[in-house]
Amino acid sequence: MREHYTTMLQMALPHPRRSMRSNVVLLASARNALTCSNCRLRDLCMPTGLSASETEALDDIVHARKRIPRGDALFHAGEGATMLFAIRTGSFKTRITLADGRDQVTGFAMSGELLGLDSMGSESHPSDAIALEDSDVCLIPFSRLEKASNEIKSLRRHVHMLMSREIVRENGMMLLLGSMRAEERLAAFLLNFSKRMAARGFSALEFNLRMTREEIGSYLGLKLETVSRTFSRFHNEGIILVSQKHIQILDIKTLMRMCSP
Amino acid sequence: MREHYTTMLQMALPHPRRSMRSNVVLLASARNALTCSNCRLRDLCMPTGLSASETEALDDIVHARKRIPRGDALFHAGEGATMLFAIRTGSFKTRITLADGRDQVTGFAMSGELLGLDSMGSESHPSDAIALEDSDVCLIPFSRLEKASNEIKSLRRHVHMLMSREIVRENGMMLLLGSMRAEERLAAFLLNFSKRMAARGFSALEFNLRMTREEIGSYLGLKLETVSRTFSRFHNEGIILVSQKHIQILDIKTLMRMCSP
DNA sequence: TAGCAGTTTTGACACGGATCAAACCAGCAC
DNA sequence: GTGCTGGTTTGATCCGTGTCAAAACTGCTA
Repeated sequence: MREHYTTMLQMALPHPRRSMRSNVVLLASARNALTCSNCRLRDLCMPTGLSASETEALDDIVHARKRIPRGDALFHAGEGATMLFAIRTGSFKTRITLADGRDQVTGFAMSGELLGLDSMGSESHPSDAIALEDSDVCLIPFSRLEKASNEIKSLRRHVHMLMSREIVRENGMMLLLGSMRAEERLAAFLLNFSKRMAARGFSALEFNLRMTREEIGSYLGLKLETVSRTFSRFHNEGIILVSQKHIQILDIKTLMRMCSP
Repeated sequence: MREHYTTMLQMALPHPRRSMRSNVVLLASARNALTCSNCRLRDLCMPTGLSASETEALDDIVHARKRIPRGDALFHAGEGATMLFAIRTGSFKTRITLADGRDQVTGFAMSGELLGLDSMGSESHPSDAIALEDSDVCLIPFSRLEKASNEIKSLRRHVHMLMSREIVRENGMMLLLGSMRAEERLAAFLLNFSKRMAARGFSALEFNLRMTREEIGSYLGLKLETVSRTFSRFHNEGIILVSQKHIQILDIKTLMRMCSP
């Protein structure tokens, strides 16, 4: 499945010149080397319905592309924040850490989604972003974004929309963490994942999780044993098929009933 | 305490003409009737260090003022979103509701803070905002904010900063809800409240809570009985004095130790 | 092929907070 | 004053999830 996806993306990305040492691909001078206008994921992270001249202006906001190997950080908490990141392939977890070492996964981001919204307007990143698999990201410096916003009216609104959506998403997580039981949390998690896979053209009912039980647990405010146990129960009740990281949803109706009984 | 505060604000607000029916005070034509430049709370919600001309431009963003009686909604979830709200006096809770009726308090906002950031760029409000006491708010239409942003570069950045701060705040709440025990949650809540009171010139160690035990519990993912019991334990241990809604912090060190042990 | 590390599953038990219930208290209308 | 209402406190008990422990599985490396 992942192979297919990678291939699909590379069709839209005809091998720009790459610097091996830094893993950063600078913008080739050719117009179509690395631009938003020929990106298949554009509708996920950028505004739709732009005019021709606006689309052209949009093409300047991506400064470079960068490959992040699995397990590496895209950015660390405390580092200076100077840009947004759009995920082209792969996926990330974001994580915050308390002074005493306790940490929590605050989100999982997949292709077409932006990272770094929480650092806009502040000096440094409040969170880490760690690649869950080998991933490619587009680098969007704040300076370029700001410049493009002057020319593309809808871009500024789009950034506002993305930020407010993130606030709304976290509101939903607060509700989940504050008032749902383990079973409901896992059901909500699976449905959310399913929906996002579907939005990317993958099967909504069969997929591979990229994160560990512990990461899922941290995200949902549960211990890894509880995540495992609950998956097993779903499995035994015929709601899903679980085999390690491979998930198949058999009875999505029941999952939906669990979230809003 | 509150009386003093109200008086202080009215000094800066010399009775503009008011429409009794709608509770909305339209901007008087006099330059100093209702502007940001003569507002004592400006540093809390608007950018600092503006030039004279920028300050002048800022004065146009507030369209009107509105009084919300205790218990009334400033806005409801689902209503069209056309503006931000800056709290001049009073305080609010924000709340989201699930399809099945379960709801959760997502935040408490006090004077100088903005409401409606989660609706920017979307069609409608995702949450309700309910006044915890009789409150006054400034209405800031998105259209005016956008116009002013064109003239005041730092205003745009400021809005970004406020939104990203809100994301960071909610990240912190996720951590609290996901990995803190009841005692730690209450300690964090009291310290946060204390800090915000101090930022407004009030005592950091003695204040009145405006919300009920149930609302605190909803916010912190606890039942009201647990909130009450934990307050009582703090009281018996000499950490705070509690009498209904009146709180006095006796041992702030211990509270701080509880949050990051 | 064996061995190792990281991850997942499963079991037994403990404990924190939820639930249910009742008493108490403050504010308000009458 | 009395009674009512919404909010708070406190007690007894129960349940869900955490904790501790061990075994099983997967992929990687020697």
